[in-house]
Amino acid sequence: MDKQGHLLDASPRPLACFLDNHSRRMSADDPGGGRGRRSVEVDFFSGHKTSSRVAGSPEPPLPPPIKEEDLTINMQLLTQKEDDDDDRSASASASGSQQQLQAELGRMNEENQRLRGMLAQVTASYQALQMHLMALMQQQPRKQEQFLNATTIPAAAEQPASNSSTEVGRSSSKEKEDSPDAGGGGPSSSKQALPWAAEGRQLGDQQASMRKARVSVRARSEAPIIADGCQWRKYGQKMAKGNPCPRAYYRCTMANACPVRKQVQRCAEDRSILITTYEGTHNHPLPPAAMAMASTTSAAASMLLSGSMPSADNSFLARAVLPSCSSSSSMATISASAPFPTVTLDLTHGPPGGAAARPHAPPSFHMPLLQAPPPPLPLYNQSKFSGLHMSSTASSDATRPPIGIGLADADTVTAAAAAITADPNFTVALAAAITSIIGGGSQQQHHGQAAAGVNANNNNNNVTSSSNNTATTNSTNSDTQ
DNA sequence: CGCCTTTGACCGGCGC
DNA sequence: GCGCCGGTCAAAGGCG
Repeated sequence: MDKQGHLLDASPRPLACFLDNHSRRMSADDPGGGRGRRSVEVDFFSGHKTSSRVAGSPEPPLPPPIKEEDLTINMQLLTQKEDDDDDRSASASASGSQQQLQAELGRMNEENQRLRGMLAQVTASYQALQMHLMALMQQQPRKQEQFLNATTIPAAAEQPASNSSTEVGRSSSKEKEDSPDAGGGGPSSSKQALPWAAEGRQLGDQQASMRKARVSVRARSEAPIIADGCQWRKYGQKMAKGNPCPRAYYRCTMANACPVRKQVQRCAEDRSILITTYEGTHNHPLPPAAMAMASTTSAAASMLLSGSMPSADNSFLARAVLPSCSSSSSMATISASAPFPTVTLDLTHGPPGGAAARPHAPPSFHMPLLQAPPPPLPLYNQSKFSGLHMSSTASSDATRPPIGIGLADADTVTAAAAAITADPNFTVALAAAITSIIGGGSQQQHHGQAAAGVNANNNNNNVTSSSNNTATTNSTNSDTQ
């Protein structure tokens, strides 16, 4: 509840919040640290420096935050430019041109005010629509929940966070399936904590398939791993059939019995694409940096399994992420042929060029979300804000006046929007926010709890990975990386 | 010393 | 029953 409120609260002023947060966090360059080796990884969310920065590749210069004054100045400059043209034609009458200038200025100011009003109206309409959407989306999971409650024993739906490990299996009917959560973990119990591998196929019913729901994130990245804010420990690596790249297995180590696993593998067709598959839900509070991905995965899986994602339109989630990309290829797809129901969030439809276009840039995602021209501002790789900060700092920025984007000319707005949406933190966090709203499932209980319990000072929750990444460590695999 | 990755072995499911 | 395959375990070694 709080989370939805957070997200909605933050939504009407995304530009203001992100620009503000970004400009703030770009200066807060946490040396990071913690023990462990330096790794090359994609920093998906964190507002802190990770070890992903390649040595010798300095951080791009920080773009100045866009301020309302700047935008206003641009308008005034434009006005003056137009007035210059008028001056040439009106050079005969100096006093008349002065009056004409002032009249023009007044007219532009009026238009300014009118645009402000339009912006306010659009914002209000946006809020109303979002509220309406949320209300509609909340009704559907409720119906689904009623159905599940009628057919199964409600297990984890109303339980505290420590028991909410089943990603979308809150309707789990078998108590033994909760053993991964309630169990003490460790090697002796690890065999029981394999809900997707060992037990799943035996169940054979719908709950089993729900339990095994996966969320796969495809992202274009040269980095070997996604820094999604959680701590992961690699426990295995296998050569998967049909893919020369090895598949690495990670488990969450932020809590003893956290059942969350993830698999990381490079795409066989395009090795610049990193495929990260998440399974399970964290049974512990998450740092803000981890909440975005956790919300994304759990909400996407919830959406998939609750049937709220229209089967006829697999790009629904993509449209939910950003309406501006509704015309692009689908970014959220459902894999029906997979052994487990899988939601794939495809973040690889980036602008042409990708990493090759910016060889100086550190490893980064290339987000496809905004089909906009390349931002004139430096790309915010390793940016210092994350979408989680959006939710965590939105309340503190609630009193800030919205930035005057309505005052800016179209190019300025486009540039600012492109620069913002070029940041993977923003886009993925936005996806998380929207999918959380739409999914609305039980996960929000402990996600929200994490949001309430942890603020933005997350400094040590990166993925820790060896510099020998999953692709290079396998001696049998010589053609990765 | 503790935590991590590596990597071969092991286990269970599935298809033939 | 056998082999394949995906997933996991756990011993060994590395690193700070």
